[in-house]
Amino acid sequence: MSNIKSPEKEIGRLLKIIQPVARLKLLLAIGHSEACVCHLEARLDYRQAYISQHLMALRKAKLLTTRREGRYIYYRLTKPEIIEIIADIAHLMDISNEEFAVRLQSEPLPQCCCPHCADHAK
Amino acid sequence: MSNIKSPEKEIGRLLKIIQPVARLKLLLAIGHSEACVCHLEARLDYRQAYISQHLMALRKAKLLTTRREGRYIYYRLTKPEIIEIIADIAHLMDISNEEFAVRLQSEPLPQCCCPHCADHAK
DNA sequence: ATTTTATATTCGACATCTTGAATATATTAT
DNA sequence: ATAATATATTCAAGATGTCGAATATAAAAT
Repeated sequence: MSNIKSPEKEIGRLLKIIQPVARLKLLLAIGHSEACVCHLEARLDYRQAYISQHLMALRKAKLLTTRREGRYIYYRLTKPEIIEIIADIAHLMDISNEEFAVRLQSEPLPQCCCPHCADHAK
Repeated sequence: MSNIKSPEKEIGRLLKIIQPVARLKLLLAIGHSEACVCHLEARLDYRQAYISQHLMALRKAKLLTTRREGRYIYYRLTKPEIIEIIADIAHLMDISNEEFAVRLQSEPLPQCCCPHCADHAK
């Protein structure tokens, strides 16, 4: 019943999926590169299970794709344009570009164990 | 406690406010012009009280402003750029420009009683 | 003054979502 | 095989939000 999906319904679905603060942080932290769970853990200071849950929700909504490399699983945005959209919203809310940019930068983290971060550490 | 509002928190707040289908429809139906409740009622086929409720929520979030003219109250977007952002999201979801544009057009409606619509009726 | 028309508000039920806690799976190293 | 590490899943509690029904307010017309 009512499978007629209106544009508004689709848009609403997306907004609902990305709305929780933790998910916005995850999306921005992944940004235009890729990140493993432990990296996001180090970056955002959330518990691992918590991060995984949200990543799963975003993945189910086709917003994220995964790539396994050994025991690490790297997450990447399916549609990186979403970052620009979130940036536009931030702009609409008078959040400065600088303040927003901080959320995006994806430098290697000493606390993170993944090869990506290890490479840069040496 | 925790009044430190992170960008993500602010963005999340906005997304939550506009996410319900009815609110998205209202925002688009108002679009770049202004509209009274009865106009939105005629346009969207929702009950009056239902529309009012959502308009109040959007207004409380400073997304709408009102102007009274006689017994009619006209609603207008505080930040019209929000339409473009919603359009971008629609685009991201592969909703065609045409399909989206339909939601925006604000022609006078015969079922609507307001002066705006009456003017054009003659 | 009373009625009519346009819009707002209150209240509650129901559904849904987020989050925490505990635990499971899967890959690599020993 | 077993241990260790990285990630995923399940379950439930609590919070929150949407929507319907009924009703209230406010301006204009009579």
